[in-house]
Amino acid sequence: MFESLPGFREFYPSECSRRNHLFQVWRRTAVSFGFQEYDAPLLEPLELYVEKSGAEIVDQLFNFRDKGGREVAMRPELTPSLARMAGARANSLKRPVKWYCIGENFRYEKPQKGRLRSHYQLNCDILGEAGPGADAELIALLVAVLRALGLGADDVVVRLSDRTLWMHYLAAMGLDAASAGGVLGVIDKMERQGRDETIRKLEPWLGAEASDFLIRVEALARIRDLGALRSQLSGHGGNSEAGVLLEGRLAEWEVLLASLEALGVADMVRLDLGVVRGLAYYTGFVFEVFERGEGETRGRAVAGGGRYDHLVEKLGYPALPAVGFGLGDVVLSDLLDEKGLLPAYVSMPDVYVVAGPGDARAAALRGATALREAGYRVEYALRDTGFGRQFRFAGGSGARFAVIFGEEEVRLGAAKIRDMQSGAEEVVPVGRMLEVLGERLG
RNA sequence: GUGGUAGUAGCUCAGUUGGUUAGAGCACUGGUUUGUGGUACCAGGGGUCGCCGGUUCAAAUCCGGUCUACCACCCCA
Repeated sequence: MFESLPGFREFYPSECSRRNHLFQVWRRTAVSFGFQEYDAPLLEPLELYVEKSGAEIVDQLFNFRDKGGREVAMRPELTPSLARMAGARANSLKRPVKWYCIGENFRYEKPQKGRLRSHYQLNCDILGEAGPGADAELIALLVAVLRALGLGADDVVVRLSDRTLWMHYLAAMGLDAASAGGVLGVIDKMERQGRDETIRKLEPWLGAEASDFLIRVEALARIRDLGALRSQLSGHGGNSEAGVLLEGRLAEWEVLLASLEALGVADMVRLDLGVVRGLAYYTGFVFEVFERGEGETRGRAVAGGGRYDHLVEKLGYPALPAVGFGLGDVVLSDLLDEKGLLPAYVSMPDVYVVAGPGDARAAALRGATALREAGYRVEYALRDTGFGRQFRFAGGSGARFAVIFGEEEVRLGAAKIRDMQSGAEEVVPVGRMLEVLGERLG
């Protein structure tokens, strides 16, 4: 006996149909925003991830050495591949580049709820536009996807933060860029660990001021509107360079929030500087989608994304500003399932063909073929068997109509169409079969 | 990676203080006179009781290990 590998899923038809439901909604929504589909390799050089994605991800790579001695990794995320692809043609792509991909990603970590070794992600990215209009468009798309799946403002929230603002703020407090990066890493984990622990981790950069600093950070993380943020920050920096930068950044926020409002997604988005995101390549606005529970967020992030304006350049290509998000199927499916939003799709035929014996069966198969060529989903019993049985199959198949080619009908050059719901039957010449079915189904 | 709980048919589970060929419901297959289904009735297939080892005359049952799943940490999209 064999089992599938830990953390890898098998998709029987019922699960596959649920997965495809997600994919269909993802694809349809992305296309409605004018995004174009692309795809990238599942296996990449290990190098692509080692230095570019941040050390965090590397420990959990599904990697090995191939037969040619190359160090390779199953892709843990799509962004580095995308950055390479877009970078390679950076000078010839019409901007903005709006691309999406639905693909499988892998990580080697202990499987648990919401976190498997293989999962599917919708990745959407806008490249070549540095202004907040791109961020707004991308967040609007993310919200549209969530809404299309039935999730509303009561169910989930997009927590919107800003690494640039944080960096300016930390600079205004006198931290250099390297220290600020380290401090951001601590802030990112602030929610998931105790205050004492957080203070201890801040001490290497802030020493005795760590505790006071944390109080200020916590105050910032609680802010939910731009006005409050502005007044909170106004005391910092003054006319210093950092203060001016902070002011400029707040202007960007104004544009972004106004755009989100006009795009009709503001009710799903909230300002929340408690989000920082772990990956090292993020630069500006960042966001994560969380399930809403009793006023607060809970569980694992459903989706996340943000700006990565320097990644393409770091990979050795022309500079190309970019913003993107990833939405995984595992946490999302769990959430939809909990809320009863996963339709139990079962693929049903439109027509079940019932065949009489002998010549009638041949006529029935010809009929089935004609129906299929007309675009109907058609099934019939694969072996010659009694009518009672065939009707049982027809009923079990969920078909809307049975089309009967019995000896009597075939002798008349006809077929009998039975509405499986009402039981109404009608004998029609074979030549009119498609026409009549079209009327009944239309 | 660390700890806790669990593992009997495709699914949900029974299985008496260890005692013959391990059960039920659902699902599946076939049938209830070969021209009418979704209900009903009858029958059937399917399990080396997660795996390996130990204790015992005897293990689904007790013990150890291992694998897997779930939960909590660690870590993190």
